[in-house]
Amino acid sequence: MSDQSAFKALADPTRREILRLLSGGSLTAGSIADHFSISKPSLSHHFNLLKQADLVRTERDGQNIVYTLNTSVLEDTARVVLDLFDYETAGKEQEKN
Amino acid sequence: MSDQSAFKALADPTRREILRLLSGGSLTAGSIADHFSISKPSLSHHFNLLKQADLVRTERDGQNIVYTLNTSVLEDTARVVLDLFDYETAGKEQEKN
DNA sequence: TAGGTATTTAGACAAATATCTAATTAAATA
DNA sequence: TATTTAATTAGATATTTGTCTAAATACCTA
Repeated sequence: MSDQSAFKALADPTRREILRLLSGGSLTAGSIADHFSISKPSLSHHFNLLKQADLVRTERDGQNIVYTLNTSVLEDTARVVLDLFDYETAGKEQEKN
Repeated sequence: MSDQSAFKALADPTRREILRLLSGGSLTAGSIADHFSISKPSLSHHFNLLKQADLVRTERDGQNIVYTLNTSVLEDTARVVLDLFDYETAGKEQEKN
């Protein structure tokens, strides 16, 4: 899994906001960009880090690139945090997977 | 709460390992340092970031400084990640708190 | 195929970060 | 009180990171 890239990705507020936007459903790069005041290349850089962490997946739709949240990696990441204090959840019986 | 400092703190593998060590119980700065090959001042820097994020609390015991995990902030942080995909857990009824 | 729109890549740069050694502070003890 | 031990602070430095503008790529449409 290599948590490292996911934690790095989550450490930036812009990237967390991108993920939050995507939690409402898939979006194109352009429509995500509309929510921010930074340049598109800067956003693209953030997209790259999110992809690298496998927190998002992409597919092309004509001229657009559609970004989709990869919830399983988010779940794994939350699990790592929860495990730091032995939190009980539904996924517990997996034992360390 | 300001999640930012907690996410930043969690983004570093050394700091996550410190937290993992503390999840087994409180430890002195020195005994934590024994688990790492980096210098004590470097560790102290990491301790500072963890304290800033309120992920750990400290108290002096003679010559030693004892570090203790603050699980409530870890819980809050995990919650932020879980909320990115509307995960259902026991704490759910709090609704956005 | 020419022109326009969407997005990424390249390259530069300032700010933030992790590390180190040296020095300092605080407490215990001979 | 002088010394030792535990830990932090100060200051320097190399690396990483987030941002920008300019250029390139990919696709669509007249």
